[in-house]
Amino acid sequence: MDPRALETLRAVRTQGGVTAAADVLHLTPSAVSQQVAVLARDVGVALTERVGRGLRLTPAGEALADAALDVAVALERAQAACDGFLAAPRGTVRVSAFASAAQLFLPRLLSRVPHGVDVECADEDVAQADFVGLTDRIDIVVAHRPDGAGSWGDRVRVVPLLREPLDVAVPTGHRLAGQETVHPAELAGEAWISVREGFPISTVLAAVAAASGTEPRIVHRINDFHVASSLVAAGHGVSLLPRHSHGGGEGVRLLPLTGVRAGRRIDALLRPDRAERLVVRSVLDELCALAAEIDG
Amino acid sequence: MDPRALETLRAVRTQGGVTAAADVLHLTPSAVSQQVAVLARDVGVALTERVGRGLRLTPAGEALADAALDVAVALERAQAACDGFLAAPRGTVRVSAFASAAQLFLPRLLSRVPHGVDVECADEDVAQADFVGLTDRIDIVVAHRPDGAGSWGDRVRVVPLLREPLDVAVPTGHRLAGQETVHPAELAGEAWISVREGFPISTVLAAVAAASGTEPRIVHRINDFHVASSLVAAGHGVSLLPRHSHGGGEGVRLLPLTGVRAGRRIDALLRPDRAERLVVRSVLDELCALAAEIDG
DNA sequence: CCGACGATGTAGCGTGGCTGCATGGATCCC
DNA sequence: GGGATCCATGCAGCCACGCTACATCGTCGG
Repeated sequence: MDPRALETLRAVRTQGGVTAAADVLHLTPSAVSQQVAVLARDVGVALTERVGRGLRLTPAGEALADAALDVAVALERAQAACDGFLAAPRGTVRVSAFASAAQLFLPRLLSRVPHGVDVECADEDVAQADFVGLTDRIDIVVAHRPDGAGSWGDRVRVVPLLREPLDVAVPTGHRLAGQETVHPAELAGEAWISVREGFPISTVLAAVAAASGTEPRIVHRINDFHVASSLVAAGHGVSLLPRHSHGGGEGVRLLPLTGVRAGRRIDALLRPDRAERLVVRSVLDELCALAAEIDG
Repeated sequence: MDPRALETLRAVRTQGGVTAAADVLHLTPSAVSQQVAVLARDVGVALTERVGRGLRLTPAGEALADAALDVAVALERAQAACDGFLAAPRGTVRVSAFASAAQLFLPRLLSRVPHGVDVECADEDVAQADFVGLTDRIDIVVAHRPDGAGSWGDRVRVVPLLREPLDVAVPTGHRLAGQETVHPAELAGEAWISVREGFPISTVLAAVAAASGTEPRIVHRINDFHVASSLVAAGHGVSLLPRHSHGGGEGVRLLPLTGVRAGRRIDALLRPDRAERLVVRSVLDELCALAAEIDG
């Protein structure tokens, strides 16, 4: 019952395959396959079953993968118990954030981390369903989800950072630009600039449009808010942009929505075992404090 | 952070030394020493310190050993999670009991265990302080302690099996043999047959004697209740014997004590990680049921 | 002061796990 | 429908890690 093999099994589950698991574990697919084979032989139950050209975990495999998480947590706790006797937390922490949050958080986070702690940043913008998978490669994943969307599941630790309202961005010359707020009904017929399918904000737009009673007319799908903002400024449509992290832009006016609650939640996602590491905790604490500052 | 090394560290603590730990782990002292050395190098803190010609754990070592227990528990839970998908629990369980409990429990326990489960019995009669250490070698340790004695510590799981009154054993020709019960005051001046220093019942005798107001006159120290019973029968003294497991004897009469609560508790001691094993649980359940039968 | 005990280094061997490559299915797409 | 592709899995070979055996050093008892 090798913890490394258990970790490998978990990776196979979360990454959805041997090859993908091998990727995050920095191993060859062969090694991964052998590890789960040995594991299955040890416990005497099949842990995986072929499905198509891939595989999935059997119920026993699922149960073992769940238990593997507790093993990993216990091991990290053991490590932390010793690190507590050292002077200060040291080590490197990998942090990722989707583009706009990266701009909002990462520069200020980097200037806050104490000496001896290395923070490796990355901007990872993935579809909603893929944020959790990132936690295998990255210690702290800053992710976002629309208000009221389902949670991230019970296999990751979720630390809420911020709730950010989504405003309607219109060009300064727009017929609505003079208003202080805007109601969904006033937006019927507008040309919308949304994000790619599956990305967090797209469902919010659908909800806003539903409140206006009409199907939204989406003319562009742009993930980068800077680009979207520029397109809005140039009069190519209106868009939903986050109030704090829209990336700023000339020629654009943000109008808070009334009559409908539109916003996104920004959460930090961590694997429970990684969350036990003292270095990770220290960086996470800074991130939370930073979020509190921004919110306040 | 190898779980095997963590287990080794725990063994060094409970067994009180490298050599003793190597013994229960079936390793050479050199291997044990190397494992803790590597572990200490990994975490960057000294885990042990020399004291005399032996060693003891540093505070960090203690903390890590505590955490190691949780790791072991998590690993066994993982194993159990898979075993739950197998038909029935299989494997071998080592059970030990002190002599009189061995006679009381083991024969009936062996005839109760389900097929596929091997129970390896041993009669281990050790001093009170050494019962806990046995759990490193043996899955279920049946131990006893006097009423009101301190607990076994928080590093072992304790399952109470039975409370057994201790009666005064007198020869059938004794002046008190005709009575139904006996009071401590009536026992002043008697010659006592006790057990070796440090063994569970000796403190109870001290308590009984204290109730009679006199120092007990101990003329023999016999651990085996059969031998003690024979000596009583032959008129060489009186003794405190457990009501159910005294081993039977001709020419001896057991008188319940009044005015003082004299008894011993019989507990099953398990390492928390071993307690997670399904086979162990099944045997333990049988043992509890057996104890309930005897008690009732 | 010598003998015994207990922990710790060192050399050498064996085993276990990983890489690289080849194989066997299953799916996609033209 | 058939070739190309992707994915998991066997197999040989190599490397490294951990154990044993033996030697050494320090400490306690007689």
